[in-house]
Amino acid sequence: ACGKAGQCEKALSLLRKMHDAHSPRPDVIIYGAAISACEEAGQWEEALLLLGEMHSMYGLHPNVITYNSAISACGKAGKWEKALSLLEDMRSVHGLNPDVITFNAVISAYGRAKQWRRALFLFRKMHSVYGLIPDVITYSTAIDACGKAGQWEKALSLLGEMHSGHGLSPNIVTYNAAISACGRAGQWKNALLLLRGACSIDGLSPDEFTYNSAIDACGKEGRWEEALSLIGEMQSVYGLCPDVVTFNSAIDALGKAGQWKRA
RNA sequence: GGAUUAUUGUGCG
Repeated sequence: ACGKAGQCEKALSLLRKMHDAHSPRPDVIIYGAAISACEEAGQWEEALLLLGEMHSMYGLHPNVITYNSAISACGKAGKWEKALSLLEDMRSVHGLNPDVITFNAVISAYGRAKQWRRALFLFRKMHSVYGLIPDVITYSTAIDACGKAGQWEKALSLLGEMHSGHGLSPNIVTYNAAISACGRAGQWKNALLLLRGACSIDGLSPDEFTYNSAIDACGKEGRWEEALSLIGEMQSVYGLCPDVVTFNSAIDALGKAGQWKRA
């Protein structure tokens, strides 16, 4: 609870109180929760300390979930090398089998660090070497990793792969990542095609992220008329509320087009 | 029964 509320310090001080002799002994789940709390606060070093401490102080063995949390903590802090070495440790040191969530977390770590080649390599390897089937989160994460690195064509081909595969359909987050990938690369027309495709091909309802990403895609290219029209549409067709992000992108569009009065 | 993974803007750090 402390972690989700951004109160990493409170979580850690509760854990320290459990070191008292008359307190109940912390278990593997308590440590998992504490490591997650570090993750939200960017405290990857603390997360790694806890991973060691649970064994040295209490003889607790980290499990796959504990490792996944620690990997995610490192990934969110931009430490992809640490994330990768945890993936190796969990196998070689603890004999644990990484699961789909483990790989998703490492791919996400690569994405944040703009390591798209590594992200795609691991994406393939999790299937070919570990026999794990990528899920919709794996695809969304990999698409986002490509998008963050400017690789919009790679992102779109992953989305296409989902459609040609079997039993795995993109959800709105997958599309949002793809739209954002196009937007970052100046591909505003493709971003709009994806927005339409999400509805017409996959029957998905766009959310605020979808529209904000599409509006920003237009904004980056100065397409202010399209941007303003999308703001109207998100309200009238889907009942979505433009927020501060929406307006920032629209103002950006107007500014780039020299429309300072409208801005 | 309780802990883990994905998506949007600007600026600053």
